[in-house]
Amino acid sequence: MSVDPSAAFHDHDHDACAKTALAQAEEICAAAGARLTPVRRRTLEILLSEHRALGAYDVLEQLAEGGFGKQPPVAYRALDFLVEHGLAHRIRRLNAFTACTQPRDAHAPAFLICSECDAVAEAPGAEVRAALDEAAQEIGFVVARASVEAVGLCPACKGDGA
Amino acid sequence: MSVDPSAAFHDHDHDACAKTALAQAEEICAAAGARLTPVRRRTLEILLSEHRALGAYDVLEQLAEGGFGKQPPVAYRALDFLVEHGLAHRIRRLNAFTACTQPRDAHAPAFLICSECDAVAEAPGAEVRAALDEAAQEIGFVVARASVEAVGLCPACKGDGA
DNA sequence: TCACTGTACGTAATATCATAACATTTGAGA
DNA sequence: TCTCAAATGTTATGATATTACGTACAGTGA
Repeated sequence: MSVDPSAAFHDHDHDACAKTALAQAEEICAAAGARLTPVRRRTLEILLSEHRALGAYDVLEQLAEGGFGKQPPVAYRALDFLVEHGLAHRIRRLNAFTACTQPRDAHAPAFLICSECDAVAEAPGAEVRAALDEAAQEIGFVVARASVEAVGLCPACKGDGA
Repeated sequence: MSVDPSAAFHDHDHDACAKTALAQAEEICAAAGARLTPVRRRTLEILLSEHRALGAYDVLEQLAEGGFGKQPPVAYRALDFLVEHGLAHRIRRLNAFTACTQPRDAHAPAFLICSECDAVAEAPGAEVRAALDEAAQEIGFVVARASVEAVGLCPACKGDGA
């Protein structure tokens, strides 16, 4: 299951894209013996509804509209669960979260954040990670987890992606 | 002027290391027509006093001890100034700031954060950045600014750096 | 010298993001 | 059914960051 990493930046059948991701999430949770409960599922749906990063409080608000709890921990717990299971990512630069567009692929994503339209895409980051590992190794540092986040212009916003 | 990027992770003449950085900062500001005022200078000294990232409120506290203002904007403004002029970096993963160990070199630093001792080193990130640019280019994204941050173990903490 | 101007600094108030602690509910298995 | 652990909910608070506004001060030109 390989997804076009630039989907976030151009028109696509987003309903299908979200539906696929949800179905994958079900499978992944089942395989891991984890429970994709209603709040968690709904949280993922909310994230999937846009290729943007949403703040925890944005998510919370939408959860509350759906009858779930109104307090921050409700959102943070669900988001933490999703991140833990690789179904979402935390974008530190934005203090926000985004659905993972290629769950199950063990991946080292590099996030590309468009400063114009706020879209966030997950680029394949294997090469980046390899370069990072090498740079670290040269000074004897062992990388456990890395976050690579770039701000710039997406194809559409820089004008040649239409 | 090339500095051992792993200095953060082992013993070195830290006084000299900080003094050099301050002297460079003076020059850089002079060249840019920017004013390294007392608060800004003191803020840089505070950051330079350790190879760790300090939170804005930590910095603020130390500034206040030195007779400067006690309100958050005092620290944030000075820190923003330093970041803008390449004299410090913001570590998003830690919501914190660290002095730049190689100002003036136009560099694309990759930050290595030791999860044991909290030291932060700036590894040369040119290769990493190149890999990122390439990955981005493949989907038509143009990177303006990137942050590469890794958490892991420094040589000393993983046991072979003593 | 003096008014003007822009930058920097100080403070109050508030917005935004995140977690600790504890009570209650739910669901799977003994 | 009973029990335990996981999940959910709430209150309260902590940590990080910004807006808005007033004051001081250095440099410039009349």
